[in-house]
Amino acid sequence: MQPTLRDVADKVGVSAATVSMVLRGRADGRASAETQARIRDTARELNYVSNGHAASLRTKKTPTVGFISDRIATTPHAVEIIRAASEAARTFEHTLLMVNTGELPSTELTAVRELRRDGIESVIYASMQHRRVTLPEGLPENLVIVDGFADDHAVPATVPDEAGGVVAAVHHLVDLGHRRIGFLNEDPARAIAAELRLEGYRKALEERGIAVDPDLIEESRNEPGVSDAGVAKLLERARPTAIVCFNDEMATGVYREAGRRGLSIPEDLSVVGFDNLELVATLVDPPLTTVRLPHAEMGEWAIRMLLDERYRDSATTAPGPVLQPAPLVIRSSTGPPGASMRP
Amino acid sequence: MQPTLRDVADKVGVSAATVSMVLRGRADGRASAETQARIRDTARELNYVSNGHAASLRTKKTPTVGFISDRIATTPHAVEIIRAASEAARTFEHTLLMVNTGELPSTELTAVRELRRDGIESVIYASMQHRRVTLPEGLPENLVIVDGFADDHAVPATVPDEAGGVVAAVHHLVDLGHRRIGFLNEDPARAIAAELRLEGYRKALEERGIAVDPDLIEESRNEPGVSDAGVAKLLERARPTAIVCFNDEMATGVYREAGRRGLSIPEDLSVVGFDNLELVATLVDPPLTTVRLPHAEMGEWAIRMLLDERYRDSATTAPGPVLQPAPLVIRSSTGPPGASMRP
DNA sequence: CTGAAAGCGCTTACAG
DNA sequence: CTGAAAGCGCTTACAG
Repeated sequence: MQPTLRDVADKVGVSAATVSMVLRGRADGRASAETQARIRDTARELNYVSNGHAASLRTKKTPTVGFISDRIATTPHAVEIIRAASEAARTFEHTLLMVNTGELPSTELTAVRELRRDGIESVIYASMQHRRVTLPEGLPENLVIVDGFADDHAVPATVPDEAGGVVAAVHHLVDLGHRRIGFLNEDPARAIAAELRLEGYRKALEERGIAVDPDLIEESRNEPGVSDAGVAKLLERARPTAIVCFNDEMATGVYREAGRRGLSIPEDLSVVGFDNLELVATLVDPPLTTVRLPHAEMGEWAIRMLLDERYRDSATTAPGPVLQPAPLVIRSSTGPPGASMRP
Repeated sequence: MQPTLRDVADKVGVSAATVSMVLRGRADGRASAETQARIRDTARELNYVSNGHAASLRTKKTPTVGFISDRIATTPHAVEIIRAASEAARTFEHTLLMVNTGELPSTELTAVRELRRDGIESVIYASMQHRRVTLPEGLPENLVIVDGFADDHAVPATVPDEAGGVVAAVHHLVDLGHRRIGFLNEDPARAIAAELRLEGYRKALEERGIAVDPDLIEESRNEPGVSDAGVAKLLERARPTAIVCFNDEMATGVYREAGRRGLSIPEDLSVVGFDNLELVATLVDPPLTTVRLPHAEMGEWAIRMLLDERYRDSATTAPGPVLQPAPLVIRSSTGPPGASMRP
């Protein structure tokens, strides 16, 4: 049997009230320093742990944050969100209760019921992909969206700065001397990120005074292991010296096509990915320069918004989701253009 | 304010006891079918959800399984364990409380306290890698280890059938006609799996009546993006027609080295990986034949052992961890030997 | 300053 | 068959 507050109180010879206050550090006037020490010692000695259910029942609070995700928790990409969020939660002495919905409305309902059953009042709704999110009914007030945003923008949300990531990539290439920089995109109809990243591409070129050549923008089907018409077209028609890709998988497609044509990377062609999937980016040859998605930053932001009042209050009131910087990770797939032609 | 049992009882005009029994399906003799229906309707109407803390406090049970992991939850490889475990848990109307310890003894202690605080009586201890595990003190009796085993084998545990996976791979290659099959291993001192997989390699060859040639066994440093002496040596000295690798990353190293030497896969060299990292295995060209780690199966096994008494009782009492089959996933990196020499 | 008491919302053994 | 009562282990407002 687990020892209870009473057990500690009896052993020390004080009331349960006193033990409770002392152990929770709210013993303002209560108990001499000496008694306090004895209480703490006895608790340790008996290996006492407060019963969370009793405490929560009484206070109607629970130190846990709900983490609802469509599929995120089961998606390797975004595991960092979880890691960062649970670490941040620990800072506030909170715990993460994870519920996966698999995007099924029925499981969304059970998820909400589970949270209500446990009296959870703070919830992170995490999407596995930057997208417009339709929240299930019945979620608590203290709510935050990660890697997505609500239809009506009524819920605080954070997303990666997709455009900014591409801007960094393009500037990097321009600074290396590139002028003909291709952009290999996902179908913008299929991903909000595609639209935003393309915007970043345009903006970055304009900022550097380079005209946008439509021939340099191509879409890829992004199917692994399959030769890709988009890449071929881009390479043949527009003859870029560098290509920025919508994601790392596409970048491997470019590697493959470059190999077929006898182009070496980065001597004949610089390549930049997006996502920084470690497994892919460090495994390809040469290792891939790519934009890192700020998963950890988003997870930490979410917890602070939920649990740190001062942080929440000081948070920007600008409309729309908070942008988290997506930094460029420079590896070896980018270099000065035409390097192989030099001696 | 959330409605309570009393609210439902008052509205229907019965006692809280009756409502409780009816809602939990334990209304043996209690209440006519009609009253039962009215109770259920009213509960729905009021959007009543039972207070889990009150219930747990009273019954001293909680429908949640603790999931402690050294780092697993934050490791893309093994996310499947979690997905499968939480789905299986849902079947038993249980929820998963995940705690990451980061392998720090101090956080292991807090983890155990958290579980005790919540009155959790069933725990999965998940390792991120097949290994001998030292369990923290104070874990509950109903305990199970995934992808590892206890020092003294006193706790039920499950691990992948590492040897069996390699046996399947080697048999597949022999059946294709290969006789000179190389094995590129991790340092056995660094991973239990390495030892077991090597055993599988030897066993499979013997089963097919092929002598084990020590020249065909090599160790790789397994550093991504780096040319690898082990691979080169294996290729030069032993001239295998096929290579089985300790993992998928190493397989990409073989791809790279093969490319340098002008060997095509699978025509000149068949390659088999291990782990089935989808991202890697489907992205390389040609897509990689590899052995799948039974993460989902292990996660499900864990939950059934913990929550399904009949399953537990019928479980084998053989010593050592339960082996989960690691099936071969055949893609395009394996084929008959010498295919490129044929017309 | 400290203890006794009430009460959070359930479940269950028991009395009627 | 059903309701009233007790009690799970806390926390807190209150009386002394």
